[in-house]
Amino acid sequence: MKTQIKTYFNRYVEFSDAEIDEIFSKLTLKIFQKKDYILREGKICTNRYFIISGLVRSFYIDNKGNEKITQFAIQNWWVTSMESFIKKTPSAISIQALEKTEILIIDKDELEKLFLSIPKLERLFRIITENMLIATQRKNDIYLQMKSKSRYDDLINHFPDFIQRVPQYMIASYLEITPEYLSELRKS
Amino acid sequence: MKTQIKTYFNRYVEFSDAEIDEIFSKLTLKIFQKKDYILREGKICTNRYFIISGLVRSFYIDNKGNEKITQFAIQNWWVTSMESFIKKTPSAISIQALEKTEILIIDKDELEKLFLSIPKLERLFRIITENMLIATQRKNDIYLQMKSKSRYDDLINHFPDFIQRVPQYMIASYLEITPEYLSELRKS
DNA sequence: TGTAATGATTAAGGTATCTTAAGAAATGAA
DNA sequence: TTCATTTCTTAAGATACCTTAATCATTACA
Repeated sequence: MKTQIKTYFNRYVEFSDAEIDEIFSKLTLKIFQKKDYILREGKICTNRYFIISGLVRSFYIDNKGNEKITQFAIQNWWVTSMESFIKKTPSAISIQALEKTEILIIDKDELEKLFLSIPKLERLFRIITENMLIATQRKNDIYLQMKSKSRYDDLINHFPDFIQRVPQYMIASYLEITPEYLSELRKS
Repeated sequence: MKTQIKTYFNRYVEFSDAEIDEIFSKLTLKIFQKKDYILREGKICTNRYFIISGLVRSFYIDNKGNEKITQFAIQNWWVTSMESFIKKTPSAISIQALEKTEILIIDKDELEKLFLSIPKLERLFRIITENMLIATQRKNDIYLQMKSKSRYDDLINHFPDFIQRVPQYMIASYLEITPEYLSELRKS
């Protein structure tokens, strides 16, 4: 698991073993079972979560009471409620495990201390955030541009295993369509 | 103008005058007239642009040949083609001045050198990127959740002056609807 | 000042997607 | 294995938004 972190970190910035050790000592491993909540709406999110294995979703409840999934995340992805984490406001989203999921947790204060002692870590997080921004922008563009059918095709091309691991109605929620309509689309 | 930069930078991280001077010496001021392109689609974007005054838009051409506006930006906002800047790939978007616009330009290589000599600057950019991510996520959520009418109302509440400074059809493009339909909405 | 170019509105008909409701299929618990 | 719960499908009617095309209003420029 330390290897997994190290490999992942060194993909972007080179860290020494000592630095990895220091960072690793601040991380807490926690195992969530299927349906467990990693973060609940309304709570202030003071952590970043790094997924070692498993699958989680982020979602919020819209004004009609429907769950809207904004993100799925698997191994080697970071999740958090960014707005809550940065602004210390109650989170609009919940994060929930869809399978048994191993997660490394880093606390905001610890992270900021580490940024001061290991500036390269701040660089890593700058880069990670840039990549998240690019991904978010791309999702935006794709979703605004494409019709639902193309979005679905796009999803099964890029993440074929999601279709296996996630119920249809969650896929529909992520694609921003109703399960009924997705069912319709799948026929054609 | 240096004051403007300093005030803006110090909003997030405290810099000494000497640091501001060093950063400022790497910035290039350029004035763009209305309709001038700051960045053209297809070019690799090697800069970040900080708007001192004026108004710009980012947009791309969709597969039907229509311009899709992804962002408006005014004073104290950063713009770039993030994907192109990070990955050194041809930019999918163009950036164009909608009014006479003063812009401070920073080159990618210079910026990375500055990150090494002034780690606090890297912190500033981490924070800026986090804020951009939050804004982008919020735009996503709002746009996926709200009907067009609410999006329009939301826009005129948050940025009433845009309506004055930007033609209707660009507002429509930003809201992801046709100008005809926006016209319809405005009646009610 | 007049004319061309640009931007905004209106209206008719079409399509994508939603809502509701019911039934079918799959999954999980006892 | 059976029953209850969860998930998926089908279909009819409703609505948001688009397309096209014509007209009207405004701005820019010769």
